[in-house]
Amino acid sequence: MPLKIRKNKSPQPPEACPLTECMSIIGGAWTVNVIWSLRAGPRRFSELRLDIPPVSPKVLTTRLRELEARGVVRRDVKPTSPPSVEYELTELGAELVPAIEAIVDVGHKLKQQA
Amino acid sequence: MPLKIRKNKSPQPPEACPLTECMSIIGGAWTVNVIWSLRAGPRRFSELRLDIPPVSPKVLTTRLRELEARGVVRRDVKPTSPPSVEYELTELGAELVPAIEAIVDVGHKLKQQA
DNA sequence: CAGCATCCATGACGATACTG
DNA sequence: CAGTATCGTCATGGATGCTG
Repeated sequence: MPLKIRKNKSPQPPEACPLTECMSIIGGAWTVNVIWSLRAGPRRFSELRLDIPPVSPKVLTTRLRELEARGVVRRDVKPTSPPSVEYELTELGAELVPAIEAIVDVGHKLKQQA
Repeated sequence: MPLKIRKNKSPQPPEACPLTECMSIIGGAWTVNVIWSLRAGPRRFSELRLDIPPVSPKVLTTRLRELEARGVVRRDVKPTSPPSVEYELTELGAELVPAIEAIVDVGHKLKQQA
């Protein structure tokens, strides 16, 4: 099951809510899974698919494009045949990893005491 | 505009994906905004509505109930008239704040260099 | 004040098939 | 291999109105 942060469609302009806007970085389905898979180093498109079996190529592409546009991941096309594309976290993207880890950590604690 | 982490509706059982499951703590629309509003101390239902104008009472209730069930927030009913209910972060819930801050921080940096 | 009950609309996601 | 193209669906949230 994917995990996505849905954007609030309030009548107010989005700029009015920097918190929401920043959090939307990780808001797409499978986004955190992608970041998670990339935390140990570069991965290719098909490797990511293996890491996250339920994600469809369409959605994976969408997420990768978003993250690339945001500056979270870097896309590296090797001009080989067959084509090969590597994705890796940027420096800033890597900073998201500990934050996600922290949330997951709290999640585990919550489960244990629940 | 709300911000929600959408659950992956994969065919696999959710337990198969602890990452996704943990992240879903902050997955509801306006969830992070609620945690954010509570970070400085207890707030009442109507105060939260003022902090997050676009949220409807229905959704706010839903989020608070979820967070309460998860152990992230504590609900405190004062037996007064008119009724008054305070919400506050639990100790574990408070641990989410720095993690969210970290993500927001990265978000800002990404915007600046973009 | 602090909710709950309804109804409805939206759009993100899932599945499938095809291509340079 | 690494995507793109289509299409359908359903979960999730918005709006409104009512109540203890």
